[in-house]
Amino acid sequence: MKLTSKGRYAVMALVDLAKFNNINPVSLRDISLRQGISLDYLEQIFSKLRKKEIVQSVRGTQGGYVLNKKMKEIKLTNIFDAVDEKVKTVQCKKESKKGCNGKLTKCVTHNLWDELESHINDFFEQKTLEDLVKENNEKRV
Amino acid sequence: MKLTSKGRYAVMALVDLAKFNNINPVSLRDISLRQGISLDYLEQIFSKLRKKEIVQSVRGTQGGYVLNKKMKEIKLTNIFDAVDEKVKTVQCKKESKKGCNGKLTKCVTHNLWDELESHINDFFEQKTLEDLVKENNEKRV
DNA sequence: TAGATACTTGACTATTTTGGTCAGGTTTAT
DNA sequence: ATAAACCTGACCAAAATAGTCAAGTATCTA
Repeated sequence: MKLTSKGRYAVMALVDLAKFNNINPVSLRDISLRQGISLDYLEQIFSKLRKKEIVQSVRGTQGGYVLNKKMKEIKLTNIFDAVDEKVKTVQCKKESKKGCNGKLTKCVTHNLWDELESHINDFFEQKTLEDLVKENNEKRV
Repeated sequence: MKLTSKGRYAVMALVDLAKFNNINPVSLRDISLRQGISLDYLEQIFSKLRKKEIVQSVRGTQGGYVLNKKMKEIKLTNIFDAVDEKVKTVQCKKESKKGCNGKLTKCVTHNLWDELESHINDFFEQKTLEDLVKENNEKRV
């Protein structure tokens, strides 16, 4: 099981955006420089975040991105969901021929993964962008 | 983030083994047939389980594998650990040049992944093979 | 209105991981 | 002896990941 860096980048970028989200939109270029994430990759990520209405784009000079919701309302669930960072538990569907449709140990693991998935999702559901920004500020002050 | 099927296979195989672990060792061939997992792959998995002393092997005709501990003492943590199913949170070490060693948003995500990791590990730490076998029996009776 | 800035989109690709297979052993009960 | 079963390591195809590259479009400012 692993967490991909796309999810991490999305979180990093949004925390960065949240911190500089005062008056002007924040350009991806700035985020790219501050966070050391390639501009092209950021564009991909923000395109997805925009589609899920987590951020809003402002075009033109002095343009950039703005948060589209209150920090408190942006859950990690939303972020990960937006960038396709899913909690994929391996399913047994494909191999329905064997091992998982009536044999002795049918679906031993189904319950298990389901439980785990809820467990993880609970965590993501409870953390918001605000929490992260706060934690980050505390660390710095 | 995803859970690989190697971990799932390991769990399936061990539950199977636990259920048939009465008098004789259980051969991988039987497990393979019952669970629909390739014999070759099972051998790889059991080799690892043996190294971590979760199972014991019995060579020769009528040989096979036996649990090396009580079901109650085999935690999911142990199983996943044995087959290299790790909770890998993406680290920032490689890119220490940028984004993660003194800049403004340094390590925003470190705490986050650490927390998540503990959260998941708690879950794995609490589930034992006994729990799974019980659940499985209840379902069947 | 020119031109720079910054968003937008989609195709492409190298690397790594996964989920195995294959071949050739060694050990031991019968 | 011989067959069952463990044991080991090399190998490989497909998928996912982590990006890059190229060619736009929109809009602000001078």
